[in-house]
Amino acid sequence: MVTKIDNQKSSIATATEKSSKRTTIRKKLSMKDVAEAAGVSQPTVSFAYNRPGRISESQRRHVLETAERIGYPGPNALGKSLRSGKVGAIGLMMMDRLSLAFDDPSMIALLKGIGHSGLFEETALTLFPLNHLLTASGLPGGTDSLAVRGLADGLIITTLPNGHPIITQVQEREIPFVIVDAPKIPNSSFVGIDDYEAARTQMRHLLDLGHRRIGVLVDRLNPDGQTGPVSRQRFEAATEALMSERLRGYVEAAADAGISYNDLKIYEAGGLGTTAGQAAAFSLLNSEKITGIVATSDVMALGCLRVARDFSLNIPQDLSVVGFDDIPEAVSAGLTTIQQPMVEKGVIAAQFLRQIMDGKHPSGVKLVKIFQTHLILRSSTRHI
Amino acid sequence: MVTKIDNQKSSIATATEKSSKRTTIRKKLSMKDVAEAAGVSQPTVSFAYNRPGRISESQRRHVLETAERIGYPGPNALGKSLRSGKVGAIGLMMMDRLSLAFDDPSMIALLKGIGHSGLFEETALTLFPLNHLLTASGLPGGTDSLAVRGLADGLIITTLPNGHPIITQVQEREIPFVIVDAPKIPNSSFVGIDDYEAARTQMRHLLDLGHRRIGVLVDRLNPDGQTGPVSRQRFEAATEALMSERLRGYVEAAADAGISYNDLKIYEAGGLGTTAGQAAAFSLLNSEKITGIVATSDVMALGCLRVARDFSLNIPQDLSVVGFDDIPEAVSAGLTTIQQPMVEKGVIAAQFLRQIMDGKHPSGVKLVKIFQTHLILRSSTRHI
DNA sequence: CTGAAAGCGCTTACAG
DNA sequence: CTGAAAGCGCTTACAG
Repeated sequence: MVTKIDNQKSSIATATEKSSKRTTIRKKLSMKDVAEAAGVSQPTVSFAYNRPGRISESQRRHVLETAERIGYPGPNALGKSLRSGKVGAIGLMMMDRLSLAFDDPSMIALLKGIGHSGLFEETALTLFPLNHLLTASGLPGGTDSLAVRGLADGLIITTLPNGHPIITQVQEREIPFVIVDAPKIPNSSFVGIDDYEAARTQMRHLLDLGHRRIGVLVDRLNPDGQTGPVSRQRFEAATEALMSERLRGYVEAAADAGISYNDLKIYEAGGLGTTAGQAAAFSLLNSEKITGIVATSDVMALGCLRVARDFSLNIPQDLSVVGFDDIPEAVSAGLTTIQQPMVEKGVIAAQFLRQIMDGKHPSGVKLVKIFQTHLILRSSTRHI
Repeated sequence: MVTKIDNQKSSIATATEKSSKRTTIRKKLSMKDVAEAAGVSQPTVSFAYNRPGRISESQRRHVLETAERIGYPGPNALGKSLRSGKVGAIGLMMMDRLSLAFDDPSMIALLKGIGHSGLFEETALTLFPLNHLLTASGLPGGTDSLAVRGLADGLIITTLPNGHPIITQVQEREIPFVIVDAPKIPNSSFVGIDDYEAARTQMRHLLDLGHRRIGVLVDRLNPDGQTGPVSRQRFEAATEALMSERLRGYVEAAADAGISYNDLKIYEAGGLGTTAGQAAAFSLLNSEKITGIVATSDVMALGCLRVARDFSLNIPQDLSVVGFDDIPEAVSAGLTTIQQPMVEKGVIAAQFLRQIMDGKHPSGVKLVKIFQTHLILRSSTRHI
């Protein structure tokens, strides 16, 4: 039987009778089966795998050969974990759905860093996306995560909103963890930057260039999907620590230059993607007369450059734009931006986690690393 | 106590006495503890979570409230899995170490696709890197993977070398799986392209433009780390199915034009990274008089463009280069290349896996999707 | 060095 | 609708 399932070269084919029969009969092998086949006790099989010194070398070889012969793939990780408390996997916990995680250059860079650390080469890495539904209490939900249910020996947690209940659960479970960027929790190991200061620098750059009518593009202040102009109330109630810190930097730097909150035109994109960024940039440019824009991410800033072209605005003659992150695309786009070491954050987070998991520090000691950031001048900003 | 751990703003700080004491005393909570606190049996607690209809609504609420009150985070995934056989996670199994996976644009695109499918939003996604050590038998090792030990309910397997023993183990364990790109295994669900035909097209393009002295840059034919010119013997013994298929396409297309194997200058980079690619391009350009290069990936091709600049070669006047993949950077680099739908591969792989895991197909039925590829003409190739 | 028992935290039959 | 028992596959004490 061959059934077309679409109009390209695609088909459903039936396997041979033989192979499907074979798989139906076989049962899942356990240490008990190996023990039986080798004529030893089940714990002896366990020792053959995990305690080479505990049994004689000949016995050990006999057991392992028997295991190979009958097709036993080695100790089941679940049984092992349940008893020993260790899984052999670490987790990365993030707010967004899986579908967005890999569109976010920061997330990719973080993953790269964890990989480059070389500390978890033998370890599986599990991605735990949290849903961002709001609970009745107004706080984000998503407490129902496998991450706190024994599926990871340690966690790297990144950009969760303030007050997310999962953090408490992780702490209660005593799962070793390191937070990257947000939220900032007292007495937790943490890797990040000074978002407030970096944002001040970003805003000050435009102010120093003489800009006074400035727009602000912010990714997201709260995972409720809201978009549009940001009221002072919404700003103050923001749960996304990272973005709210940056926004605070903009607002205070502007205030120092005599520009009030309402004079800043602050627009929230409601998401991290290019699409959301472009929509917000469109609203901003469409409704406000501005000469400069600061964005809380390069993705937003690059979306803004694209929209500016649609408005026939020349960059930087008609509009100056400053980004945040310095992702690879920022270079070719000539974007002036704040550089932060995203890959290195991953490396250090992995190192911290490794140290904590290895019990190198008393439980009360927390590791903290704050990276420096730099303003990178390119061609998207100029004197007004 | 505050100890500097480096010369930036980094420190180790001690948590409050109170919090460290609290955590030392508390024990890990299980259903037994909830049952005790709620005055019900342990299975009743289980039913409260998993079988809402099995107990009365008031009982259920009482149990869940008690659980929340004492800080129980919900059923432990390990105990649950051990009994039920389901984990709640799918796995992505790949050959390379974690450190390389996120440097590979194809891998990122595949992950994006899995995410974009929207089918595993509630599921954890575990990355299982396999080590690429060779065993005594000359076959790649890395059989000691958690992937076959119960840590994933289903697997997406990508670009493993032919004959990798883990595939047999996955089949023996009857873990649902879909293979992306390689290896091609009889009767397995598969998502890929026709690598042989795509490579023929790539080579034919240079031939049609009049090139006769052609170099070939191949990522890796065998995970043994070897680099340099590729003998016919090594070509024929290649275990990396993807690359060997492409190479076969080059060799046969060249033969059709009267160019022998030895007239082609074939260089193996030994890895997937930019560094390996640049080194191979350097050797190739340094030792051979050629007018055109085909590469088995855009990463190789882009590395080649960079090296060509160091040799003061103008592209395409002095050298034509054709890539493979059409990664985002290929666009800005003006690279002529073979386009393949990498994100879509991930989407379809996820769909296939979901269907297989849901038992929508009898076990003998395999799903297959072969995507079409296209030659994209840009500015890196021209008539000789 | 080896074996038999206990138990990790659950769910699934099996009785009531 | 509810409870008590069995067992998923292991490792870790505890005896010999």
